[in-house]
Amino acid sequence: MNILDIPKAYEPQDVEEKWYKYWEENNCFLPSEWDDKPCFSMVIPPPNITGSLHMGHALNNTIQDILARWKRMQGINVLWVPGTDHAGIATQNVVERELKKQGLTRNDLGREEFIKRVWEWKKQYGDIIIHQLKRLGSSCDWSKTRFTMDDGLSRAVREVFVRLYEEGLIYRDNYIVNWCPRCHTALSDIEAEHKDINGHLYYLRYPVVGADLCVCPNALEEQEDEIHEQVGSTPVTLQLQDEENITADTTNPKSYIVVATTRPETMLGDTAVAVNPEDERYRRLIGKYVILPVLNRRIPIIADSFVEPEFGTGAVKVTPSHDPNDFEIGKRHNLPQINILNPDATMNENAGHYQGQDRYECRKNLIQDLQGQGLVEKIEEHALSIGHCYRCHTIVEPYLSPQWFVRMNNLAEEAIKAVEDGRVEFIPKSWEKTYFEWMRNIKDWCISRQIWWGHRIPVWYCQQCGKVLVEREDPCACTACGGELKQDEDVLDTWFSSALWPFSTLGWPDDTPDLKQFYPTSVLSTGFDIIFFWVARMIMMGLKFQRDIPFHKVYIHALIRDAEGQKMSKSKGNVIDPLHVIDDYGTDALRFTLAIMAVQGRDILLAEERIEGYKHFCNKLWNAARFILMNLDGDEAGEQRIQESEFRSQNSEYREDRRQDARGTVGAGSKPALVGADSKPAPVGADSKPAPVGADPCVCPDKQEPGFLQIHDSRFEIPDSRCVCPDNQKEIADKWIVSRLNQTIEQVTMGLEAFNFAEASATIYHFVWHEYCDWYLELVKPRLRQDDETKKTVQYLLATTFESILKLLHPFMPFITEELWQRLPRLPSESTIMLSKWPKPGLINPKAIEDMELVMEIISAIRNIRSMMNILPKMRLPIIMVKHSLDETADVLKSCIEYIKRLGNIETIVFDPEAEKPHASAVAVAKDMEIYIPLEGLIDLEKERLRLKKQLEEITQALSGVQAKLSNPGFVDKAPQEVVDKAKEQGELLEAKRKSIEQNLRMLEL
RNA sequence: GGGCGGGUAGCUCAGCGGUUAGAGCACUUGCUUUACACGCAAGGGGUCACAGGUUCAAAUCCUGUUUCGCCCA
Repeated sequence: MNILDIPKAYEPQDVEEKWYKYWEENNCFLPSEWDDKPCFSMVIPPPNITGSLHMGHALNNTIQDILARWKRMQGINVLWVPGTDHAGIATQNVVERELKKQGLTRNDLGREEFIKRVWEWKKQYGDIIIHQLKRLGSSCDWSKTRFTMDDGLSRAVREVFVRLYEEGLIYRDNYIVNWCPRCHTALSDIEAEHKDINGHLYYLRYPVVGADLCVCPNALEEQEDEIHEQVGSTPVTLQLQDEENITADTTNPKSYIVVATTRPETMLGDTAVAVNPEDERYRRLIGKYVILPVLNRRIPIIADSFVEPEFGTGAVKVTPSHDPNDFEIGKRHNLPQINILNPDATMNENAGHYQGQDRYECRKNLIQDLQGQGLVEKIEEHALSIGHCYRCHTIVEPYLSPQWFVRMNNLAEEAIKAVEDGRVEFIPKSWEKTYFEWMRNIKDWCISRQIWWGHRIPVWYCQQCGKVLVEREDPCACTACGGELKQDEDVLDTWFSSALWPFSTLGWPDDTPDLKQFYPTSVLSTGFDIIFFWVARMIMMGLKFQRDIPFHKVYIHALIRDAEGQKMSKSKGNVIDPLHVIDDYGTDALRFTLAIMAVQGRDILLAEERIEGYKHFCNKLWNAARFILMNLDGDEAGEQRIQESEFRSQNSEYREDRRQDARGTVGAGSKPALVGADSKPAPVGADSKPAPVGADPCVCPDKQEPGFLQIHDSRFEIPDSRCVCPDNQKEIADKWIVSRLNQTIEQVTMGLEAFNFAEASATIYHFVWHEYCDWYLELVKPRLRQDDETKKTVQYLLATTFESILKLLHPFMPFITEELWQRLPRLPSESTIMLSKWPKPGLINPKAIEDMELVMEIISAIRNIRSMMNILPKMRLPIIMVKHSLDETADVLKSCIEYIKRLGNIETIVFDPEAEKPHASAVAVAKDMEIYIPLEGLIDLEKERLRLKKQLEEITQALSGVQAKLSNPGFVDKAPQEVVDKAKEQGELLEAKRKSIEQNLRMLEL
């Protein structure tokens, strides 16, 4: 392929599809079958089959893919298991909605037919999100894709249920649960999201039987006054209507007791009124009765220390069937439980003449009726927090019903220990607090759901003898009497199966090789919002059934919000669709944006401009590659730097073998191909002609030879492998860029190890753009037009350094890096960058870095002067003069004279320790040097004066800071020696600079 | 009510004891420089929320205030 065919700008579309297909077809995502290799495994947080890819998925899967690709390149055996979650309530809702369009309900179809329809829906739409993950570049082992309702996982669920039941950890009980009247099912405590709403506090009067016994002490009256005062001028006290139906003597406060409630309609289910036993105001009423208005039921006044005397009136109505606290009080006092609601939250037959009314309609009517009877003392505005269904946002109703529960105490205890002793580590660590907080206050987990889509509870009831069977295999008849069986109608909470995900996906309950090799998994990456729902439960279940933690590390990623900090939601219309972003900017730009913004413990505010910015970065990289390829003279450079027979590192052997594992095709002794500068996918490990040998510009005869390898990149460490450039062929810029590359390799690797994706990506970004492109590529240009030897050294350095850059970027930007890497001349034993070797940092030459920094400082200073004096870039300055006091620094400059000439656009540079500043010249000061730039006819003296003044100001300010430090005896005595030395050195440097600028400034003012 | 996290450039964020506090975007000026205008060069812009304290040294640690957000009750 001709280099000139490379488009001028990066066009992601074709590239992405091509390489993803290539990776998949060549089984690059599969782990090796070996079990003695170090392993790295992850299970994907299974997305809902109802969902489509949103930014949260994009972030989380980018993070996981970065880890997977990086580890794979380190030669580690990586397994990333994908899959989906059946999402019981959500999926059932979706299918029911579909049915509704046809005028049908699930009851019209019947359970069996309805489930069939859900499976059909799943077949059609359930894998959409999986395909979307592929566009993101996710390198999951798709051959292991699982679904929480597939046979294997269903078997795991059944096994777990039966075992827990047999151990007495699962039980069935009548209990107050959060009931969603729209989804018609119970929800666990955490599925009820509490939201603040503005409600009312209703003060109701319950007439006391035998009013003469009623005492309403002053304390209560005083408190009432307080309430009125607090409410101020806006008490919402409704007017009494007619007084005909009043059954209590409203003129006599002693004839009734006032209870406060936020849900007045529940009074229809009241079976007591409770007061605190210590409450003097009510002490004499305990044991008496009140008449429940409307229903005229006689109910007792009881004492229970749960009642807070300070809340409301200090007397509360007790509705054991419709409030969790009242339920407990009811149990303590043996109160009857009266259910007043139907499952759809309409009033049932126990609600008297309100039967059939919706709960809120009933509330309205009831209050009106009570007001009619003078039984409403007052109504206050009251902010309260109410549970809403996390799926449909309907207000949930506490509802008494028979449900299945998992006993949590012991399971939680073990799971707490696992985090306490560090077997499971949260990153960032602060989330462990959240985890502990919940786990230490955990309540039993309600696992039954009154829906049809899900794992049906494996419990059968004998219709004849009433025996309860809990079975792994569906039974046909009662084991005791042979009677007919009926299976429990309920299904399990979806999270019940998700809790088993890390081991059920690996084949549990069978003892599979996968389980042996990959459990516990290495990392779980997820959002903080499901620490309770999922993470905690996985830890409990893993410890219980695998007797080991499910993962070593939990990486909690940030939540993505829009640029204004709002949570993205369809209803707000502020959603940024990752697929649109991919269409507009490319996958790599999106991934890089997410990675660089993925700072720990912070929300990510995503604005589209950011993504655009990183698309520009892709383009920068693309053009750097174009430049390099244009200057490599086609295939030649690649061929010359590769000697196939010598390049068989351990790593590449491993690659060979893993491919054989995966496909069993590559024959022993087949020679890997040398692939030239063409980006057409070649089959992995395919045969082709061996690489030509020789024509190496810098063949290393003996890697031990002194003078070699003083600076080198990671590739040269591979035994017997590489040609290297002898140091005498390298310039300072070469040594500098290789050193900086090595530092970058180190930092990126360390960043990834610490899950610091932002730092890792920012480091490589800065290196590529602002060092490699801005400086190195510019500095190298003249040498590419010189003699063959020089040119080949540069070509070699360009090719090797750029390859390392591509590798460092690959986990973040898989597509563009593969495309460019394939175009570069490369190692024949590596046929995809995905499976190439992650760079290792080589030696770093601090002197080269220091020298280059001085050179860059001087070039910048010259450019600054040029710019200030409005000297056009294309205008070449005839001469500059360098006055120096140290030979050392002058030597550095002399060796870099071409750099300064080129990037400063200067004809001649003269070194002279005795130089005198020419008339009408500008000056730059660096280290011990003054650099004079004669600008006869060009200089604006006023501008030069201002320029120097500003510099002087900056330096003086810095200097005074340093001097203050040094003149502080405390600092000199107590600070570490190196800090003091550094300050001294800096002080001297600044002082010299100040003097020299001052002097030049004086000359200008003369 | 309890807990957690945040307030650093116009915006979004790094930095979390030791150079003159950084980046991206935005802004200003100049530039068709044979990789790139999705670019190059130069530049402007900050009492690091506030008040105390610890320290030789605080954006960074501690205390308090204020303010924003989240979680739990």
